[in-house]
Amino acid sequence: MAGESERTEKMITALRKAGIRVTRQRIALLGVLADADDHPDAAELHNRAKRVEPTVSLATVYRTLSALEEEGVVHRHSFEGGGARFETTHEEHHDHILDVETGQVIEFQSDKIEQLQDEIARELGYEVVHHRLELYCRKKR
Amino acid sequence: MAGESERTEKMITALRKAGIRVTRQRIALLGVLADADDHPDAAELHNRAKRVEPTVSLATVYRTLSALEEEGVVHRHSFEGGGARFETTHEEHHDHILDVETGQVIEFQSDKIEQLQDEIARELGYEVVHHRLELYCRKKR
DNA sequence: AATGCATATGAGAACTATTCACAACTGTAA
DNA sequence: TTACAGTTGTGAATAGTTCTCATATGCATT
Repeated sequence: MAGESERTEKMITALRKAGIRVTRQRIALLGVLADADDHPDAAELHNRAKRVEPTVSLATVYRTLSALEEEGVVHRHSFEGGGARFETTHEEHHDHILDVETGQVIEFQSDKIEQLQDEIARELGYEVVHHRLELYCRKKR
Repeated sequence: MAGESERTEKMITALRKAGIRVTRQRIALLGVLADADDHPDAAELHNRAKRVEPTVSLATVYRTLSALEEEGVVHRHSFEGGGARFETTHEEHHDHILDVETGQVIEFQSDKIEQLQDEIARELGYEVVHHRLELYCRKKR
């Protein structure tokens, strides 16, 4: 229990509260997740975690990510092309712009769009459980 | 060349113009696509097409769908859970509501949301190439 | 510190959706 | 009718993810 970041501590607490055991492998993955400010996929998280704790297997990465997702600590995104990518849940909800040339991911947030979505659903007799909004973009020159 | 629907004829013309051969298997698939008003996946399209032309293979279904997609005749969607689902391109662009309980797909269209998307992208120095907007909803009671 | 046991682990098999390779077949233009 | 490039079905290959199972380990209880 040495120098875990505050963010990591928070995740550990979340796990313990959910009755999920805090193992070496999970601590490694949590640290890596807390440090990531991109949106890495499972293989990339596995690589990063192995540097901290060489015994983590890819299966454990997937298992832990699924558990964290269920606890609401992590979000899973399935952007076009390639596999799922992950990010730690942070305060405000947001959607994503994907640079189709570089693959870069940019976050944005629009209350107006969210409102319009709710309105549209309501008019059709539905309520929005969750949504997915991705803008595949090219840099303007 | 007997009773193909108008819609199917249109697709056949599109194929011929693109130099893509019009085979028995493709005619079967085109007919099935023209008739579908749901959003079937490749396996389902394969099943339906086999009733018309038993020799169609799943590989040909995928190959033809990709060709049609390239010609802009068909759209491919990757909704949450399960594989890609397809629909024939019709006049106006639209997005989708997915009933999380029944799996039903409902189409909707909002100029306002489209506009806001463009605005957001523009402010960040991007232009939208294409987007994906899906509302996962539950029926209100 | 030692114990007990439910949970987690790594390795590799299994699964799902999709694409590929290849030899045989077939539209289509001449 | 011919000729050949495009298309076919089959089965193997791929990619991403989940599962199985025997072993290992966190942690609540002593």
